[in-house]
Amino acid sequence: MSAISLPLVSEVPDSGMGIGDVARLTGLGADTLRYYEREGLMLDSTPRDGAGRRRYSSADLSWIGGLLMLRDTGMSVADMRTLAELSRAEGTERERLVVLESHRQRVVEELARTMRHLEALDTKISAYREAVGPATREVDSGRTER
Amino acid sequence: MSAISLPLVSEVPDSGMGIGDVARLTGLGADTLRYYEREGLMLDSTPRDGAGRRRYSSADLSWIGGLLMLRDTGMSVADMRTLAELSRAEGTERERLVVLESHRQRVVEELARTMRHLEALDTKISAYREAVGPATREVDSGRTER
DNA sequence: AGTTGACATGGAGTTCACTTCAGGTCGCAG
DNA sequence: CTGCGACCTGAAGTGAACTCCATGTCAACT
Repeated sequence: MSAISLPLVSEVPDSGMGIGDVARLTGLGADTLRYYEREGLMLDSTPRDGAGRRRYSSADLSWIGGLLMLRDTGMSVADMRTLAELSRAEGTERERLVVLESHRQRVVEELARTMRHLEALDTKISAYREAVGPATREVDSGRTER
Repeated sequence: MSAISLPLVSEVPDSGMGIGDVARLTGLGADTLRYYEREGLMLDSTPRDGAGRRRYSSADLSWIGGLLMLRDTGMSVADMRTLAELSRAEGTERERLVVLESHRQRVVEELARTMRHLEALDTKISAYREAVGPATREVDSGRTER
């Protein structure tokens, strides 16, 4: 649900943006953003303004974009934390690469499996169409939207 | 994890098979099978032998195969229950078809989204390979501290 | 000055899909 | 007959990832 292409961090003011704006932009919910920070998923504790409120920079935004990409490909919070920890330490590029590559491997496998299952699903659907279709000869655009 | 092609229900004896065997065959765990039954995911309460133990028929096996296909494409237990309920009632073929088709729709979208994210992941990996690769010419034996 | 709305914190609560547990029943090998 | 292992039930527990709540602080309007 929710396509997260992160509209290219359109102009984050130098003062940064508030958590509400980031929530709206990422679709993440302010609670979730705070939760992610608590869980050590951010590169560093988000800087605060005078009143103690978080101010996200465009760098934060693109990091979050990366998190979303990882999450939506099924990476666990624990693994994202690992990656964040590595990214906080210098000279860990190789390790990060290992994490990303093994994640990629899992994603590809998952993708393949889902596609196989989709075929099975299609077969089942065809069977139903066969059984029911004779009267259903109208719907077929692939859009079962309302 | 776990490819579930259900080795074509190879010869289920007329007496049916025990829950342990089904577990081994489906990779599902006896507890999960009982849980699914409790949740109303089976077509009917699995018949029991004299001692009250479940005996799965080959029909049960293939139904379970269907459940696995649905589950692995991300269908919730609640939706699988809905489908089971419909399948228990006669003349609901059209409704079942609707459920399956809208599920298919979601699967296809999810698939597309994951593929987009995979590309982003690949881009990120390439960047890391670029940054790290030049030195990656040999197997990194020791720990790269600092 | 007062009200409003966004944001803060620590902690509790929720949802989902299982998984484990405690205690009991059978069928069969020895 | 005695174990042993497989199975049974109802209920409680688990882990992941949020999500909500009570209470409190500020900044900015009107």
